[in-house]
Amino acid sequence: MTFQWTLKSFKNQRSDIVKEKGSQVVGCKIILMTGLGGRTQASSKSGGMSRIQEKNRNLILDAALGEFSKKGFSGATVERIAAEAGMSKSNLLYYFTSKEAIYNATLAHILEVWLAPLKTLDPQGDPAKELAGYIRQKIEMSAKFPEASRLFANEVMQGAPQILPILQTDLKRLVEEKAGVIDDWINAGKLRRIDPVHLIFTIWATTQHYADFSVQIRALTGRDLSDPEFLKQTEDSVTSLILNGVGLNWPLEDEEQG
Amino acid sequence: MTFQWTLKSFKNQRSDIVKEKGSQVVGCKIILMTGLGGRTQASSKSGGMSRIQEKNRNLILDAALGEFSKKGFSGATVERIAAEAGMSKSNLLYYFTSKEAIYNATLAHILEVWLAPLKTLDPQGDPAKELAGYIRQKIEMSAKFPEASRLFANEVMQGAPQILPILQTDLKRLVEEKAGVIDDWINAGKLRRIDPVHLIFTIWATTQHYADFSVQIRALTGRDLSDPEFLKQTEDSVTSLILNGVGLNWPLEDEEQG
DNA sequence: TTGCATCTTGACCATTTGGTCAAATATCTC
DNA sequence: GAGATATTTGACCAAATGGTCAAGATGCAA
Repeated sequence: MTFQWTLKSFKNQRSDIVKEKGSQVVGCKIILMTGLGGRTQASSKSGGMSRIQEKNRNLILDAALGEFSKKGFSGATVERIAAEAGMSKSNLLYYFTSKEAIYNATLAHILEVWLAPLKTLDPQGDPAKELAGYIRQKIEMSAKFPEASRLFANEVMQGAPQILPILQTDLKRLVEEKAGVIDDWINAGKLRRIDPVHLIFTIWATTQHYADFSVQIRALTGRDLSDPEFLKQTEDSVTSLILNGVGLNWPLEDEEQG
Repeated sequence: MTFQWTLKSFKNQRSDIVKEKGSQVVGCKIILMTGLGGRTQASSKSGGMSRIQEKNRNLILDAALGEFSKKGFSGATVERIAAEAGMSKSNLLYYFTSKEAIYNATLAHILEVWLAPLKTLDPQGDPAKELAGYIRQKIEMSAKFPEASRLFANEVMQGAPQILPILQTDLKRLVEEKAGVIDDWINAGKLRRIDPVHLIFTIWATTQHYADFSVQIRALTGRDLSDPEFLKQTEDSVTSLILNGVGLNWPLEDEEQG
């Protein structure tokens, strides 16, 4: 249940991540296939890619994530990405046909992992535990992958030029499904009546805020999620606020149910 | 208590806005003066500016807000801003010495209004009413000035290159002051013990989310804050979630206290 | 109307930057 | 090790873009 992936090992690990609690794997795969053109074949297993190709593509994607998340699409330059990846611009363009192609590949690279936590929300589970777990996962994501969060935020704020179709289809389906789960909990009297979609938005907003606005948070508090203590504090505050907000007790009284 | 300003009349009205509940006017002015270079003299009253200068500067600032919020600083072009403002690029550069100068002026133009709501949080008031009012104001802002929200978000996400000093000084002071107010409420037993700074962050995050991610929200729900019904729904959901989250009753039982 | 200051613009420039290409250079296969 | 294939790079190009400038147009005060 701990998050140990590093960005370097993103690619190798993410299939495992998705398989955990294997329920929505299909939807997840679909997401990757839809729209974004990068890595037509050999999308997950690096099959058909030479050792050197595999290595360089990963170097590029890592560098690109840093650059795009820091500067946005327009502000990023392929030259800098190439430098960061330790190769010439020409060479980078040997692996990706254009700046936009790098960008799309980077987005695709992330999207899957980024949306994974919501999929783990279990209709059978205890609402308080499930929601608390989801919130914790999302904050953990913001802590470990703030660049991914900012890249995603940037893309959406610019009007989601690349991923709009995915939002409208796959993500929409997923949100509707999980909103249904929450609604069932509500109808079962397990939590206060509240619009589940807004609840999901609130969880997204609060958790991602700490990554996207980390500079502001550091300016105001002197700390950010990279500080373990601040991370815990944030987890507690957000979780207690939201759980109490939906009428659930928090912290959980330790497992007293027989 | 309703928000009727349009962007066109931004400049003329904001002094009034700030004066309402006049407590923090000084801090507010300071904010404008700090750092951002735009409009050295004649900052509020358009004194010393010709009729034509006043008109054109406003045209430019309006156009710039649209362009910068849509494309980010790097993605924006002075040519497009000029076109949108109905003048030639050369002419625009007669009014602002550089792209960066336009950007800073636009930020300054907004910042004051953007931070105003927090200043109205009244230590003497009823906590539930005060917090609900603050949340409502923030959502209203997101509804009326989504571009301003996105501009601000963009700036902060890029590392706040222009406004970092302001965040570290003026905004920090303001947040500390208002966190103190909330803490007093907590110590008076009026609301559940929770970190007030995280509470403020949560309110910012949730309310601004609806502006910054409006494309995603439209993709998922088919609506956004420009729809009055959705606006009301959002206000209710967010307010009830947060107020219940801090242990306050919502909706307010109508004024039963003697 | 005249003369001055303000305003406006097109032509122009320098830089940045995404992308191409042909010529090396390394790697792999036999 | 020869030859084919894959990788790497510097030189180069065209377009986009921020900014300058001199000259012309407009507004305004007397």
